[in-house]
Amino acid sequence: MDKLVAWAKQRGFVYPSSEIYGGFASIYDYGPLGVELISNLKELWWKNVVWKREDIEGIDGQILTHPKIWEASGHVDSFTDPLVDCKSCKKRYRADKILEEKLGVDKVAGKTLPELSLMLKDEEISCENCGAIDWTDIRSFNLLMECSIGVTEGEKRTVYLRGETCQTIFVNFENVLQSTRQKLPFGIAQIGKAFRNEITTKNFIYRTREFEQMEMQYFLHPSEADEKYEYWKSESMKFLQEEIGIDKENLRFRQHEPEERAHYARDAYDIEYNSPWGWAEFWGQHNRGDWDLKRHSMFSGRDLQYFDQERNEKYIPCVVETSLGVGRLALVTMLDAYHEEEIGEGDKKETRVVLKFSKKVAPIKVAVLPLMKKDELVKVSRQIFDKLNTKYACQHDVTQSIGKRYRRQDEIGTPYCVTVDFDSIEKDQAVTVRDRDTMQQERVKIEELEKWLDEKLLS
RNA sequence: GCGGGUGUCGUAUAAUGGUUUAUUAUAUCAGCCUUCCAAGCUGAGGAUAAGGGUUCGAUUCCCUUUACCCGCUCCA
Repeated sequence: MDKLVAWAKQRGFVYPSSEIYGGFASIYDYGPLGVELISNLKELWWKNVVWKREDIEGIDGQILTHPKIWEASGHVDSFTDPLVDCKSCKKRYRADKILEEKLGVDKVAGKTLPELSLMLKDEEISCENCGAIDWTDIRSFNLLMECSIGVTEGEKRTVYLRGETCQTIFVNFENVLQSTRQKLPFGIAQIGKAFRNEITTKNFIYRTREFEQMEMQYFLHPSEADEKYEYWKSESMKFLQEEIGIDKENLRFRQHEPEERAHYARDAYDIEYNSPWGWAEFWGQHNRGDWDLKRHSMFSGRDLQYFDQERNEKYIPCVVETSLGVGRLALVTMLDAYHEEEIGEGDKKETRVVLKFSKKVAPIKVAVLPLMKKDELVKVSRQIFDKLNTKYACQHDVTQSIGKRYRRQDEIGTPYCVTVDFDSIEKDQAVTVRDRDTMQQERVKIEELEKWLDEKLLS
């Protein structure tokens, strides 16, 4: 993992944010290659989900959102954890959880923080770690990030940066339904940023306070929910293996236990990745039932029922959600692609760092290299570069030995290196194309190069 | 937020309460050389996380802040 962090910074994938001011906790910026990687991942997902299907529409909801949305969604309540510490052994607990264990859910629900504090004392709840009854006051951590809108004091009001993207889908459910002539079942997809005041952040870009989600909410009749839920589960796994190229062995499903499900979920699965710090979830599938639209109906006073012509039935649609973090997908993609290989023999033995990104994911597709820094070679290589870079992200590198430049490209996962040598201009009008994984070379006519690359890269 | 650990060029590192320019490797840049897998030579730029204190003198000792890592907790 440390190797990956160092590599990511050195090669321009991920930088710690605001580094010159001493850094900014758990915020990271994407560098020149990181932004290419991210945009490839997003494009692949979008095409796979929105373009390929008639029954999915895209939207782009905004980050600044009406505070009511978060009351309806349950986040203002359930994203506020009442935390309490044992003064004696310093262990931290969720106050509501330990009270629920003793007293049952009913007695705890709806209580204020001071009431919970009193209950801890009155019921003589002891710390299960050290047995002491010596609690700090209960403090609440609202995970929603606040900001304020308005210039003058009188105008100012608090709004929330959205804590998840899906709520902007739910509040646009009616709009999309009306402007697209979709009928149930159908889905709405979105890629966008969300924000949470996480208590702690962790593992490089794995958990950050600002993060981007790609997700799709599928609206349907309650009777169809289970089937679609299974369908999207298998579609996601297929996407990861076939489009992104993640090793099957490093992926698994894990079903949530009932008690760990979010407040809206009827059933939940995660896709987890076999990371250096253990299995890590990065893609959630939730069967949300009709919770969301029901709540927004309730809080907005708007009737969000759907009239189903075929069934001749009016109902609140159920929602099947598939949702993944862009940063987490990028991290998983980088972890899975990172390889160190021993090459050469005897004294010449050395380690090659190579990122085995799938061709669709690789930030740079082609590197064009003159064999040496000679004007006549550079002239031709630049012509080739100028032609290819209108279609593919390319690099042109003339410095130092050819072997070194191959290694540089290996380290950023470029699938193909095109080398212009003296034969190219004197004899055969052809170039060598070197494959990243096999390091094998193939001679290709310059005029056929683009077609050759198209076949390899677009298939 | 709590507890524990860490912080020296981009990366990996050496050293020291005081001696001129803070070591070395690698990477980067410039030049020379070089006809396909990190070759060589010459040169250049680049660091004691930030602030304060003790001291004649602090990268070194102390304090505060900050960032990262490990746990608690939480999620995509």
